[in-house]
Amino acid sequence: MINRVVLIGRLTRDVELRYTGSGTAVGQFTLAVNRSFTNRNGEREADFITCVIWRKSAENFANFTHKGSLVGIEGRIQTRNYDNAEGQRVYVTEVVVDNFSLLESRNQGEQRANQGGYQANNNSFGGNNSQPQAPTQPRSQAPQGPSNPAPTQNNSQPASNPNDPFAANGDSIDISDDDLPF
Amino acid sequence: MINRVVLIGRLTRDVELRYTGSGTAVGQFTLAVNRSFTNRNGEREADFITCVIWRKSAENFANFTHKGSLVGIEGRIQTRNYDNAEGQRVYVTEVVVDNFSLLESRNQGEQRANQGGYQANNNSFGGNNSQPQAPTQPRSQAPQGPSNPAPTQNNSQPASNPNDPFAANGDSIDISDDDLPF
Amino acid sequence: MINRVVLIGRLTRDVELRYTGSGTAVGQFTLAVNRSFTNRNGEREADFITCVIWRKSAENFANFTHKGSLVGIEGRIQTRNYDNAEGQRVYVTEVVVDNFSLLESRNQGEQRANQGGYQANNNSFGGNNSQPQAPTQPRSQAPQGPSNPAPTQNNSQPASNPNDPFAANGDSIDISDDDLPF
Amino acid sequence: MINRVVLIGRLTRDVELRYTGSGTAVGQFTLAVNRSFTNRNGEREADFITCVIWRKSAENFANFTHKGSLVGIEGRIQTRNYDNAEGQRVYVTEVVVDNFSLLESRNQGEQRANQGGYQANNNSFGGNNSQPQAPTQPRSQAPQGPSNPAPTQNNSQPASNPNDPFAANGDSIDISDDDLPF
DNA sequence: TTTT
DNA sequence: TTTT
Repeated sequence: MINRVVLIGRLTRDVELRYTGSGTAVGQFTLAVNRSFTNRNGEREADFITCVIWRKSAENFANFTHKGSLVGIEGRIQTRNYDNAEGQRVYVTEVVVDNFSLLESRNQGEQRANQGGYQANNNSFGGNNSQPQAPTQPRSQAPQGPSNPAPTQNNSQPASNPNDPFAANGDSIDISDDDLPF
Repeated sequence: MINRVVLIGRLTRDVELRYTGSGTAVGQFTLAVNRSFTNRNGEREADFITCVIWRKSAENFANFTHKGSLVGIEGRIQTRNYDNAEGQRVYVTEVVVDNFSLLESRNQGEQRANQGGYQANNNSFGGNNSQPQAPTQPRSQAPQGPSNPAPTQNNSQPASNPNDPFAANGDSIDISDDDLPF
Repeated sequence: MINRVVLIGRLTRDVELRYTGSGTAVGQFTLAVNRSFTNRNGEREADFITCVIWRKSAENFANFTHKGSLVGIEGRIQTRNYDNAEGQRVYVTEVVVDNFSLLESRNQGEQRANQGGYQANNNSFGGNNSQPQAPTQPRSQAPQGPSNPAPTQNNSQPASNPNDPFAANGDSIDISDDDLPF
Repeated sequence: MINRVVLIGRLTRDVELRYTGSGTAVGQFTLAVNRSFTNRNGEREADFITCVIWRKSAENFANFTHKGSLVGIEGRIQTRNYDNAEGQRVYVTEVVVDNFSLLESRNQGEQRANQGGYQANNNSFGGNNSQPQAPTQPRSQAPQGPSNPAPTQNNSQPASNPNDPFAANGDSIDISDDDLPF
């Protein structure tokens, strides 16, 4: 059966990159996708779409994007659920990314940063799961391969849920391999 | 910005068709989309994707599908939120459908029903927002136009949420026109 | 960069399955995709879209479809060109398929055949490049693996072009590996 | 039936904007879409995909893009044919665009022009058939409405075909309304 | 040079 | 709980 999504949008934050217990990289981010129409007040709203990306792709994507980056992504819609700490079932709908395209050159990102904003450090390349083009100066150095599952510490999220692989607790990380896309 | 989804799957139930206060038809349904791969136990899982369809399209879609119907749909991912009765913010991710294609002929649906199943009464046509092909014998007669906003009663859902336009309460209906796709 | 196509349509003929010099399977077929609108004469026209599929996927697809089969496919648009026998450059636009979904069960295909038609022998399964579901009774037995590159003879096409990998000449087959999708 | 295409790429030339006999605007352009993989020589190739856009969208798109512009488009694959001057049937496969998104701000386009290249004058907005955002300074002034069907003269193409609506002959224009998307 |  |  067919399940295909294509989005163009901007990252609402830097990618959150983590590692499963067995060392598989997994990135999580939200894409703000502006609607092509305005509401009754003449405002252009956006959809905020949660995305997940796995393995080498996750590391590439995290290294060459940051908050505000304009990207194109391809993937599939995934639904899953888990029981939270209060014993309630939580339903999640997200996009599992299997191809992406960075739509701003390094220069453009930096220029935006200088004009407006925040620190920019991206690079323009079309990437997919296996063959990114030669990047220059990644944002941060990720662990080399799955053999060194050093979880990214992330304390910027408020509370945390030990059952949600993406509820950052800034503590021990526990992403089950059951969440792997295959 | 681009936001495009294409799905092929089966309805988990009959479409829930309602009307906004101003008489606009709105249908809600869940599509079960089988994954193209199996999990570590060799089982083929499915994603259960909530979809929304509006206006004449909603009525056409509701009239010519039923639980189990195989359909192709096109749309966009929408995110929205509302505060529930307990004062908690609830986040919703769903697909707003703007084109669909019925993938089973009437005969096939009936045949499935006779062999297995449930009452079948669909028809094969490719539809989109404006030009369905001549159907024969709709499943039920929808109100003619937006002038008669008779809500479909539906008590089959467990609890209900007065603030979620799609939390069926089988009582008074209150879908705001703010949920209209434009 | 993003290049994504999703189609639902019917095969205008059986898949033409061949093998490159190095034994890679390649299938070619045309999908008739009915438009969702009618022309000024009230007729529903179709687009006839040339598709290519490679390797094990090609063999699976060929074995479980036939003329008239309803399928969903995913892929990318590819353009290429070659010089024909008359020394003219020929431009080709086609869809390279990387995932497909069969939308008719075996029963349905046979039923169509009995009612109308032609010999039916398909099977319902969702397939993609690597993991087709257990099929029953393929249409024909393909060579086992790339080690035995027995080309499918096909004399049903009129003329032939030694430079077009898909201009069937019913003679020696000469598909260059340059046409491989990677 | 479903027929959906999403592309991100760059215009190989400025859009060719013309008008049918009845004054409907129609734009034609080719999108260069880089592949996400390299060939056996390590080179990244591109697909060159012919696109068509109609009506107000065509005028908006033509006014705010130019050779080299990075754009995202959505549409459907269309096939058609015509008989050329030599009496041969010519088959055309192209994408009919129904939504687009400009992926470079005006600044970026101008910066590219200053650094490398060509005159830049675009603007960043997401457009679709009906609601472009306020643009500033279009590239050229298109005729106001369908009442003044002044064809764009374009002699940059080599030969020409009086039967192909898109074979620019720089002479009299003759695009049939039969080519309208509905 | 086409499918249902 | 958000991007430009």
